[in-house]
Amino acid sequence: MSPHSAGWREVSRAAPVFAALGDETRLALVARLSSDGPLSITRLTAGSAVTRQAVTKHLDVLAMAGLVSDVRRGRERIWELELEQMEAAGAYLEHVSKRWDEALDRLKQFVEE
Amino acid sequence: MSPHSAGWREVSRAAPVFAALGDETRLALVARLSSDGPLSITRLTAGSAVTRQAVTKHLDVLAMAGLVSDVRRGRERIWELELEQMEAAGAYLEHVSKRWDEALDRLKQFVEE
DNA sequence: GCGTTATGCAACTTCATGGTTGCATCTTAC
DNA sequence: GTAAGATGCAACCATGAAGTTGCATAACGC
Repeated sequence: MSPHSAGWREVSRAAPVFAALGDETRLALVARLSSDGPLSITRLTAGSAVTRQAVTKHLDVLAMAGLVSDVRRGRERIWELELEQMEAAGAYLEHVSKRWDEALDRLKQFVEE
Repeated sequence: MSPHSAGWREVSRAAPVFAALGDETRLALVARLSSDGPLSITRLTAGSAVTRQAVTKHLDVLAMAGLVSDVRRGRERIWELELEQMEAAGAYLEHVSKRWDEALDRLKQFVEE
């Protein structure tokens, strides 16, 4: 696809979301939140293999992609999932799959003619 | 999540797929294939911003993640999408979303009691 | 056979990412 | 008000990923 054709914007929006999910530590954080609900940085760190600082960085990356958001509660910072972007990513995958099927249909049609 | 709790294997399977999709160039290749059908490396390179070698590397990454596969046809190598992994990724996203909703329900229940 | 086209291989550069440690700051609980 | 707990900030290191260039090889077309 050329950088100027239709669909480019979709790609450049979806990529950062997938990139954010494409790290085991981050995906584990997402999994942890999804099963246990909103959690503080310290609680997320306990149960992760890495440092609190590393967890903080990963949460920042997820936040940049719009996958999580945080709320201050006293001295702690509570993180929770933000499903919008995840649903958008899922929709994108479905879209790609559907177009692929159509492309194969066109190809089959072409071969048969 | 601890590295030994349930769900860890899912995470370590899903992460590489998302990682493969988390690059604009690669996602553009996927988009191109999905709209135009199976294509050779040269054809994929025309319409991409980068070198043929770069495209080849990206296709290799996508192949490692099980997202594409190739077939030789004479002197060219034809690449096509492999939807299985993409559908698995979509299913994973749905799973996470569902568990998050349930976690919020439990939380609400807990607060009300 | 020979030029052209399509791809493969390898070395190399650059830069972002994941991770760490050390110290500062801010809340909260007594 | 003071100690302990939760987080913020910054410097630093190591590795891998993305991209390039240059050359080698293999398959067509005529």
